[in-house]
Amino acid sequence: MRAKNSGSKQGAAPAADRTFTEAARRAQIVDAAIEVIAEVGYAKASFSRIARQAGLSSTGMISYHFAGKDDLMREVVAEVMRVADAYMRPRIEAHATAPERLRAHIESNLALLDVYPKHLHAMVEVLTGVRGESPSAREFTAATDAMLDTLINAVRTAQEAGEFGEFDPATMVYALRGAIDALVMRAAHDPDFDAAAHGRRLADLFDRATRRTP
Amino acid sequence: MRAKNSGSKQGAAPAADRTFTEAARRAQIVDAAIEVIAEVGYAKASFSRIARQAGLSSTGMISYHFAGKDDLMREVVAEVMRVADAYMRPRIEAHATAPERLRAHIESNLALLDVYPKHLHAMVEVLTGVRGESPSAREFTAATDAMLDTLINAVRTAQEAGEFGEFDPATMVYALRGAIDALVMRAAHDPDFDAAAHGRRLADLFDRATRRTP
Amino acid sequence: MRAKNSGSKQGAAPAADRTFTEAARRAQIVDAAIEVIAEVGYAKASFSRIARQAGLSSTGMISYHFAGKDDLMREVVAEVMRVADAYMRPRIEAHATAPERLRAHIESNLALLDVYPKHLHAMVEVLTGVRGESPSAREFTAATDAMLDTLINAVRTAQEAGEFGEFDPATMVYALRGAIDALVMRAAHDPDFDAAAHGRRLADLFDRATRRTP
Amino acid sequence: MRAKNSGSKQGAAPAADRTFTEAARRAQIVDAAIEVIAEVGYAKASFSRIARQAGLSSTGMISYHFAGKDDLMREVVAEVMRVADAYMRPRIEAHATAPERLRAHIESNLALLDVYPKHLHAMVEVLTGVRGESPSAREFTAATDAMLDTLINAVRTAQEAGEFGEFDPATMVYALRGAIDALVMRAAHDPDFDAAAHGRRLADLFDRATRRTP
DNA sequence: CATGAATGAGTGTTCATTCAT
DNA sequence: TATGAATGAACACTCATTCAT
Repeated sequence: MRAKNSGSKQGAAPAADRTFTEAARRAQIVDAAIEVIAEVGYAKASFSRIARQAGLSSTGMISYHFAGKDDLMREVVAEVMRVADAYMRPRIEAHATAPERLRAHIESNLALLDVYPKHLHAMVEVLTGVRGESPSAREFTAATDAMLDTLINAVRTAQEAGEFGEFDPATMVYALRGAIDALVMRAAHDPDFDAAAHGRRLADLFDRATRRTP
Repeated sequence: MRAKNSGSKQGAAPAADRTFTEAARRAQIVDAAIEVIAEVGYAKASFSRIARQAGLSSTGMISYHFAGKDDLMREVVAEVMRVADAYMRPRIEAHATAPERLRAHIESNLALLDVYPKHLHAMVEVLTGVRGESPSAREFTAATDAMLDTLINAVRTAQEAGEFGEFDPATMVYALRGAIDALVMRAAHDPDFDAAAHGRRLADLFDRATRRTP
Repeated sequence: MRAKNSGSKQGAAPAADRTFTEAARRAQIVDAAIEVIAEVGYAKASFSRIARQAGLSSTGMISYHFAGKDDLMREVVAEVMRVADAYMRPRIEAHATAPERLRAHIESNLALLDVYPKHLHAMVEVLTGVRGESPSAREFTAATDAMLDTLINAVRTAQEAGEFGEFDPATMVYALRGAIDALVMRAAHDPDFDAAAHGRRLADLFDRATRRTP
Repeated sequence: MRAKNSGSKQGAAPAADRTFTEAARRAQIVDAAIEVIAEVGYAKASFSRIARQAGLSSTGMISYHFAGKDDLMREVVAEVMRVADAYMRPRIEAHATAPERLRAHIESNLALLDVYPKHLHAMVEVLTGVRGESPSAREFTAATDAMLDTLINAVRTAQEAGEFGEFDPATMVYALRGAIDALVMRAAHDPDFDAAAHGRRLADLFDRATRRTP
């Protein structure tokens, strides 16, 4: 076993336990992976293609820096989540009421498609492509579920505070997640896709669905 | 337990027997493919695994009955669509008003998860897994888009007739599709998933989102 | 990772060593391919057999160094042509008159059978075995035709200069090529084949056929 | 062992030992094989393709009528040789002197390309494609060698009778065979190939090569 | 006689991963 | 720390042949 552990990247000492060049190489490979996955899909995103995209001469380089394909994919998802969080969180927290925050969540999520056109697509590809008994598969679903649960709880709290109407928070959050992912995939294939417009309309839709009835 | 052959049961002629045997084998393989895809995902659903599941001794048998992997996947999708249509259509057409039909669409779609627990899952796997330049890839997206367009037009017509409130039909249909697919995938991994309940709640959600405002 | 380019053997730089190793493997595989093709024919010269002959543990190794079977066959033909050219050209150019050069061409070509007993055989096998729509098929016929055209033109020029008698240069060159190839195949199966003698006699034959009539 | 023996076709009772329908089926399959081999080459002439060409629904039919691929190929070569003999023999025997007969041999052989455009091509394909330890391989070379030996002896006899000049009969016959085969292959790929003209010119060439010197 | 379904070895090729240097 | 050569399993697919009916 040669490659370093991978999970311990965020936290208090991000660069302490690996050198600068190592981190740079990893970032370079992750970026290349995102590019390739968005372009050809998870299934065809082989180490060869990623290495070529990254300007590396051999796939050994990737295996050297990542414990395996799973590990690289974990990093890809983590990177996209980091980017998405950095973009969406301030835009959401800029609002005070729950309906406004919900709208900000939806619209900023779709706005990401214009800022990083490949990131969301790559992540959806990975999340739907990684399957089965692999360690990262379980990890992915666990992480996703955790995120969704957080969202569900926030919605439920707002609902109990009278900010939303009557609906099942879990169903609503699952539906929202699915709706956004579907639009992400649609954007990937449709060059005329208007992300901002779809964001607005999707927000309208969920606003109507969750609004308090007078 | 499902019917092997797919219609076309003409008289007792000797030639019908040959066709029947062939159709039975194909159906058997398609069933095995659905099983395997639902279990391990599209990417890992190799001919070997499908052959083993079908009780065949070699992968050559599958190549013998299907022109290629694409052809088999086409058949898988076609079979699921056939089953889904047979189940959903009468349940939808039993209702007269657009909102009722929308609810019937959503609830019968999720009810399918109880009747054929693997079918929808397999189809979603195939549709998201088949990618790129392959002939079936273009065919799948074309077919899916056509189906969605039909739905969009039906919604728009109903909307113009005053049966729905104000919203963008395309966005709504894309969202609905994504929401259902997300629940399908969720059902696949969560043994406690209550399909009927989620169907009801999702229908509630979209009912609120599309209802005429008084 | 695809196969590297093949011709570039630059100076003594450290990078030359890597290239050298790669080139050595490629040459080893090409040699093994020539051996196998000469032994069992083009049709049965599978990667398995070539790998075994080359002492490699897997066919993947060949795919690693060559872009595909076509690429390997291209290299086999190129190698034989390189060897043949190196051997024949000086022997042909040592003579001044066209009849002498024709004789030198024929005799040196057959003499090659003693120097490299398998090379010509392998090349003829490949050139007759590669067929149809493959890229190398077209390339081979194009290259062969170009070579023959060059020869035809040289013969025609000499003929117009009065060095040969009256005959159709194209027919003569095609006949010569076919005759030599037939002897190559004959040599492959007949252990008593006397290449030098046949070379002399074939040269005699074509000398009589092309000689100026007094 | 189910298929009938195949060698015993010519002779006194050609249809005695197999029924009419059986013979018709065999002829039909041989014709289809010639067609396919000429079209796609020996290597790609699979039983599937031949069955399809023959209008048969399964390859089992071919295996039923022929002991194996070798057997079918033997029959293909035999059929072409039968046709070639029927066409060439009278045209050769119409002449009295050896040089005239040689010319008739060459010209009628190339004329066959116009009468049966696929037959010679198919035969050359089979003779160059069948290789190695197979029973038919040895049989083919034996048959070919016998034919060539007959020709060589005829030439030698004529030569000793003073009808030809000085040259090695074996070399000349091998060269002639190779030259004709090369033109056959050339005709197969060049739609503008003028068989009669090439026949005349090749006859001219060998006439000059074998003529008595005054 | 004839068939079509089945077989199983074999094809070239791709892949993530390993390891000596 | 980095590399590129090597590995071996897996992939979809084709083939000639067999055999119960």
